[in-house]
Amino acid sequence: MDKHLISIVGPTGIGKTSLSLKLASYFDTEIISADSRQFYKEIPIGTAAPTTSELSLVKHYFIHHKSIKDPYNVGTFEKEAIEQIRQCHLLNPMVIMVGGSGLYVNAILEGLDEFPIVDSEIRNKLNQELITSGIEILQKELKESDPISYDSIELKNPQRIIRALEICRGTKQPYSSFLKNKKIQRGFKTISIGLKAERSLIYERIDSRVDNMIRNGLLEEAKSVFEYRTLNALNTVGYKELFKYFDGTWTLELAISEIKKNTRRFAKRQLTWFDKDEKTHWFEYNTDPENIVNYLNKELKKTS
RNA sequence: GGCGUCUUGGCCGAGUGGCUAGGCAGAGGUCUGCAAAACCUUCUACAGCGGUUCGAAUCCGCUAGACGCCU
Repeated sequence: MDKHLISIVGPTGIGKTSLSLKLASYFDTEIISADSRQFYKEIPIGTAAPTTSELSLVKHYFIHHKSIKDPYNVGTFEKEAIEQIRQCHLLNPMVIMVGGSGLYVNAILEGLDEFPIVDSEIRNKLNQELITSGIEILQKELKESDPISYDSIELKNPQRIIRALEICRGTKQPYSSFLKNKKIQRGFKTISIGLKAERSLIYERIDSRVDNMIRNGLLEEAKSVFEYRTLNALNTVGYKELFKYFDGTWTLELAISEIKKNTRRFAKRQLTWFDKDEKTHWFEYNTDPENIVNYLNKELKKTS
């Protein structure tokens, strides 16, 4: 049997975790997580990571394997996850990936081009320059050092410009010269399934899940990492809002309603990402897992 | 009952005769190492009716509603 990766996507709160556990147990396999916030062990509640008991049912990778203090990014994730999938495939022809982060899922399914690692000081310096000199200076530099990127990148988006420039400065070559746009070959086939629901229902589920998080100790969790609030890993829905409550700028009530709002917006952004992939087969969120298993078995036969 | 003030898009809010304020919310979207991030696009409203004027959210009148004061 060929090696397969089953990718499960869908907006936050729709039930990806629960489905993945059922599928993993049915196929007697393991789960690769592609969620850019569930990596961090200090913040399990606000990121809706699988619970301890869920984690004990099925072996998970890339859940709580990092500290918020560790620098981490898609590039490293791609390498580690591909290697992990390879390892898992030695034991089982089928592996499950659950992903909430479009870029991270994409990195596994489509692959990223190879970029040299550049000194992180370059980015620090660029961020500093953004503050002191303004984005126009950076745009101008990009126009000179990489006209191709200048034409394709969103010029008002500082993160994009800075990423391109850090490569330009660090390698003395244009960022765009590293983009091969070649479809990469993985050693496995992918079957993508998505969970969907009506928007109003997704929003309802988000609201009640946030209330549950608060009940389950999100405040304490956020308080415990408050001192690290400037870390990128904590630029995260559920934490950044509570930090504003802790430092007195917001009431708790406002912070909670902002968490709900930002989670809804996050879910929307997930949808625009996942909707793009026309290979994804969509199921209603409450579909009987048995139907999904049937679908998968049928697809497996087709592709084997 | 009398007098006065007010009435701008889902919300806040500027605008006193001609030039689509703006913000928030909502909606849509982008995405190759910060991605639960960052960024982009989008909603043309002036309480109603009538009048003045080449032209009214803006001036005048009436009507309705809100608030305040007086009897």
